[in-house]
Amino acid sequence: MADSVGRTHPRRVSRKRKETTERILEAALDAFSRYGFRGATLDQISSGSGISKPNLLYYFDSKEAMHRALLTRLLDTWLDPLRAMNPDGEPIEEITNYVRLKLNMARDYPRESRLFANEIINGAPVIRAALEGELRDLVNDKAALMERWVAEGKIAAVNPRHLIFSIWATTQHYADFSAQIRLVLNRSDDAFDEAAKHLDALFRKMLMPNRGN
Amino acid sequence: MADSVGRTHPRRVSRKRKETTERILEAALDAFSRYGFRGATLDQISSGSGISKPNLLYYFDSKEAMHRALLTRLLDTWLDPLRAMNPDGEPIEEITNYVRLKLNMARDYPRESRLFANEIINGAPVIRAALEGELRDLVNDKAALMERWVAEGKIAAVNPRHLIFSIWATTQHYADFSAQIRLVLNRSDDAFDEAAKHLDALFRKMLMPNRGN
DNA sequence: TGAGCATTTGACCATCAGGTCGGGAACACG
DNA sequence: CGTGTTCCCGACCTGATGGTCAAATGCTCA
Repeated sequence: MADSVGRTHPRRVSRKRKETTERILEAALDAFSRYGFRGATLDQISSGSGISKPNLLYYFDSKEAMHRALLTRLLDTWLDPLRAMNPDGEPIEEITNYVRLKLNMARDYPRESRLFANEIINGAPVIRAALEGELRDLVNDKAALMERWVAEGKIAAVNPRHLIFSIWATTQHYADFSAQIRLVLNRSDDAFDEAAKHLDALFRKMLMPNRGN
Repeated sequence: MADSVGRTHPRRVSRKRKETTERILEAALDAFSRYGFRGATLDQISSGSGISKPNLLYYFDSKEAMHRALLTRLLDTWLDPLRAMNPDGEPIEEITNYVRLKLNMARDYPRESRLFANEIINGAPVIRAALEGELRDLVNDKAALMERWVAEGKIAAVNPRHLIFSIWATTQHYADFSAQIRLVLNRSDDAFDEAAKHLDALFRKMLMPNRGN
């Protein structure tokens, strides 16, 4: 608001401040994704980041503020792969490519995935508005695109929204339910490679226009 | 342990005791599935069940004991649909039928689904042993069955374990992420009907043996 | 250098929440 | 009835936890 006088310092947020903020969010992500919002404690975040508890509250107004910061920042990058679906690309490749990107995110950012899952399971109290706005608009947009592809006979008749749900579900499952997957497979190594092959086949078959007729 | 003297009362667990226990577990399920283990409080469960807090602890040794009771009881019914997959049935129908049953469970028992999801996301601290035992055995059994079906040319070549993961993921998604789904679809009504159609097609196509060649 | 702002923390505080206690009501059963 | 057992609860205890505060320690820049 009143950063009108901005002479030398409000310009840049002092590299140090930024670094400390990141350190805090990193530890907070660790805690929240492991134990949920309520289960995580400031003490965990404090010792996880090496920053004293009062100092945590110097950078963020409250535990909730940290949580909110993480979630709002996350949603954006979370939707990037879907945004990247290209209307002018080859339909089946665009969609299976999206599956691959989402699976990679589950592999590379499991904590983020779990943070998100926790939020949704609990009814999305924090990011509800963003879901109703950004997310819905994006999904509507891509659903319309897929409907066009269906009409043009480029892909088989599918319900685009439920197809998107299925893609979210199957890919995020490998992050959110990794504990179960590890226990069932009795190893953690090549699960993602196998998953990639499996999911590619699953959605490719779904989309293949039925030649005969 | 020392119920050796069992003359008249330890025989049956006094209907009333059973009823009260159920009332408690019902309220506990509500609380745990909504807020997670840590997020739920005994006071919530108390007011939700109309049973005073000390009385709760008369029936269960601790909050954790309630949670454990819910989860262990749940796992069993949770696996029933998979157990019901019939080795002598028509393969594709058996599998798509399993999908349908799982989706129905997500629709009819969303709280249970979320309770389970919470447990797994948090690393399955309570039911880890059961997952390594019962669950793994059952999955191995059904995976072997599907491999047979593949070898016999009854279904297309699939990775059975990942197929099962996909079925779990897609069906439970409708319970665990219902908040998101409602927000995206902007209605809650016929989501399950559409989902049923969509998932039936998805897995049916995946399983259809490729005729040509 | 030193005035003034940013950063950091030890010591506290208040509330929440799981769990205990001791006694009383309800009920079985002779 | 009377007595023992089961059931129920108000009051209380205690540790955990989110958050405050005042005072110290840097840092920047004229």
